Formats: sequence, C-alpha cells, structure tokens
Amino acid sequence: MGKEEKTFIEFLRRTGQKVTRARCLVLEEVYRHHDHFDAEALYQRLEKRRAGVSRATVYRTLSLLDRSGLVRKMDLGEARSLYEHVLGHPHHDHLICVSCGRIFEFEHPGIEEIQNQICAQHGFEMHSHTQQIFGRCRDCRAGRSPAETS
Amino acid sequence: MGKEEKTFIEFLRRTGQKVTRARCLVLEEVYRHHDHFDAEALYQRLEKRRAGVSRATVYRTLSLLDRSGLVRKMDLGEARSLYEHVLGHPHHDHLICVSCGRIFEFEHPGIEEIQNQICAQHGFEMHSHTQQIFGRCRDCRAGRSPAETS
DNA sequence: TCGTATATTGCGACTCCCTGTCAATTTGAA
DNA sequence: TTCAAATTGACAGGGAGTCGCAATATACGA
Repeated sequence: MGKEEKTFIEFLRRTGQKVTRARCLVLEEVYRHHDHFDAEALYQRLEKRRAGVSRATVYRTLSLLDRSGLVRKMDLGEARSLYEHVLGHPHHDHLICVSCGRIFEFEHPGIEEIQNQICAQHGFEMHSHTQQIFGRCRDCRAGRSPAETS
Repeated sequence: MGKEEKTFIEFLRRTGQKVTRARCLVLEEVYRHHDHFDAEALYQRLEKRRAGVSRATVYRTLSLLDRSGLVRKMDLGEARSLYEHVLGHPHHDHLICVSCGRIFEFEHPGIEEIQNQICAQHGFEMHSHTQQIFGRCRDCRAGRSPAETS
C-alpha cells in the first residue's frame, strides 16, 4: 500500500467517512499518471479499465482528495477544472502557454516569502495560494509548437 | 467623455468593430461602481436602469472589454467569473477570505521581478499573470466578521 | 443625406460541467 | 452476523455562459 493510500485512509477515518472500493479505485487511478488531468478524463480512464465507478463518484472523490490534501484542484479560467496529485510534487505554480495549452511548473522560494509578508501586513491567515503566468512558451515563440486547437 | 470611453472607442475602431449603444451602456455601467462584480450582477444593474441590453450582449461586451484591457476577468475557482475595471487601478493581486468571501487587493514590486526571472528562465513570453492567496481575513480571525453565506 | 454592406443584437434554445435526489447497496462497529 | 449510517449509480436538474439566426443598427462611400 502506497503512502497516498495510507494518507487517504487516515483522512477518511479521521473525518468519519468510509473507505470504499470506489474511492480506492479513484485514488489509484489518480496516482497512475503524473500529469494534469480533468475529472472527465479520469472518469474515461476508469471506464477503460472497467472500474465501474460512476461520474458522480469521481467528482465526489476528487473533492474529497482535494480536501485531504492529496490532490490539488486548479482553476485556469477554463470551463473545466484541472487536478494534479500532490505527493512527491513539492509546491509549485504554473506557467500556461496560451498558444499550445501546455502547462509548465515552477517554484521560487522568494514568492513564499513575499506572500508571508503580505499576509502579515493584512493580518491574513494563509490557507493556500496560486500563481499563474499566462503567455507563450519557448516552442511556440520559435514557431515549432506541436499542433493544437486553442 | 471619460478616458475609458475614449480607450474603448479607439480599441473598437482599431479592431474593425462598431461603437454601439449597447456597448457604451455596458461600459458606462461597469465604470459606475468600483468593486468586483460578476456578469449577472452587471446585467441586473442594467435591467434596473432599463438599459435594454440583453444578457448575451453583456457577456459579449465584457469579453471585449477584457480583450481591450479596460476590464480584468478574474477566476477565483467559483462557478462564476468576477470582473474588475482597470483604469485608475494599478496592477494588483488578491487576497480572498474563505470565510466571509471578501476580496482584498495587494501589490508588491518584488513579485513582478520574480515573475520576469522565471519567464526568462523558461524562455516564456508573459502576457498576464494572477496571484491569489486564500485564507482568513483579520476580521474573521477575530470573530467579528460580518454575516455571510459561505 | 442616403444607400448599402457588414457588424451587432436579442431571443431562446443549447452546451458544458458539474451537483442533487433517492432507492439500492456497502461499510464497519458492535 | 446485524444493522444504522454512509455511499453509490443513474439520471434529472441547475447555473453559467455560448450559439444560431432573423431583425436591426452602424458607418463608409457616394
């Protein structure tokens, strides 16, 4: 049993919720890949493996995983939310290419520091934060971006 | 005629679009208030004044205003997008209280600098960026928050 | 000022992404 | 094993935003 399963089970126990087959299958599928995904894509992957988990349960479990801290929900201004799993990924923020849609990650310790300053100034107790930079990636600028739709 | 109208008209001309009654009314209403608002609320305000502008046109015009740089669309992870007008508001980012829902603004020159560094490192050409800090505001922490829904 | 090509509008139906309802099923503590 | 309570799947429902289209408004050139 991986660390993520332990954490999830512990979270469910702690919050008086049950460890079910469906929840475990969703968690497992989330951790099978290492990229950003949306709820529908995750549901499709589960369908392909005949996991027998409904769309509603996928949404419900993602919400649970977000609250447990195992998964981070991201909102990039698109209609659908994206998710990424957290274990083994230090906190980071995102560069989003408006041309090819790819998402790049970055981290910078100075940002955290500034955020702490700002919170202190405002008497704010920080729970989470996000930072997104939209623009054009190196490949798109060089005109060698992979074919895309956006 | 205010600066925002001049800018808007110039934008429309430049991009081969027409200056219409509906667009002017929407812009005017956007600049009548100085807080964050969503498309539906703006539409309701226009209704109250019998502006006779349809919801579809409100959405279409907000998109235009966003593209023209007069209005900034913000996505806070809620169902509906928020907007804020830009003229007279230097660039800033947001602290969002998860308890009372209020939005506070902050700015910090160091952030811009770090973002430029990061873009340089990744060969990224920045178009825009957003930064959001979620947490509890001073009032809510002190237990004297105004009544709210969230 | 007038006529005309073209952009825009309002309407309402529609899409998309979820979320709520509820009967049937599963879980897990005793 | 028993059983109350939590969860699930199926599908209807909801909210925000978008689209198609006929009617209308805009603005360019004469």
